[in-house]
Amino acid sequence: MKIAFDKLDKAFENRVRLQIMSVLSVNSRYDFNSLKELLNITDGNLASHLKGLEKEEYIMVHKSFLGRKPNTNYEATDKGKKAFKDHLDTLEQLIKQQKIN
Amino acid sequence: MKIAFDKLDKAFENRVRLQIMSVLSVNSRYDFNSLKELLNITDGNLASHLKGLEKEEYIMVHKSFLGRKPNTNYEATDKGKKAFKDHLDTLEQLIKQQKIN
DNA sequence: TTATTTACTTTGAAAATCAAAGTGCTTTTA
DNA sequence: TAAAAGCACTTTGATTTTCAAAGTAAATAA
Repeated sequence: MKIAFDKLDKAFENRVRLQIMSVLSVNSRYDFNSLKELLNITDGNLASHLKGLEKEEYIMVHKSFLGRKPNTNYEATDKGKKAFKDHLDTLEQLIKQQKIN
Repeated sequence: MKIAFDKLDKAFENRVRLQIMSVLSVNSRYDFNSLKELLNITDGNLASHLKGLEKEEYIMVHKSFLGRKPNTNYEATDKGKKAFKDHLDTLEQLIKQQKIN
């Protein structure tokens, strides 16, 4: 059996983006600062990875106020959830294949 | 439950190196040209990824002759097999975690 | 009014990735 | 026997990716 490596999504190759998608598929929403603390990266770096996922339409942004403070939340889109699932399914096949041998 | 993303091995982040390790954990040995055809990449590109894995001591090289032609074979080391397994185990945990939610 | 917070954008450097060309050696073909 | 081709690279250089740091704007808190 051959594994379709070409089904692996380049957008999820990077560790940070993999983490973001994991968080956003377990939590329906997650805000910028919590994400930044969780991943322990600079805000600029986080912002650019978020932007990358947004460009692919894998996540979307919700801007609101918590009391008087601005609060930006991120949410995985259906497209993003599907793409992430497909990616993990491919990885799962790969893992299974390895276990047989 | 928290997933240890930091256990993901950077050496296996790249698609080509992931494929190489997959092939070398199913096949005890695989030669340069077959690998090149399988992955459908240029020889220079393959060589540099192989070198990267060799530098980590994840694979080793066997040079021999098939008849009169030189033939270079690659084999995963124990260290490489372990590292690859650990990497896949971490990915598996991530996948499981996603399925619960 | 000065400092701080939030959520960025911009900049630039470093690292990663890749194709293409070059290399040295051998073997096959004309 | 000269030329072409195969093998397994190395080198080069361009492009892309990744990241930290600095800059920004708008608002709030001290």
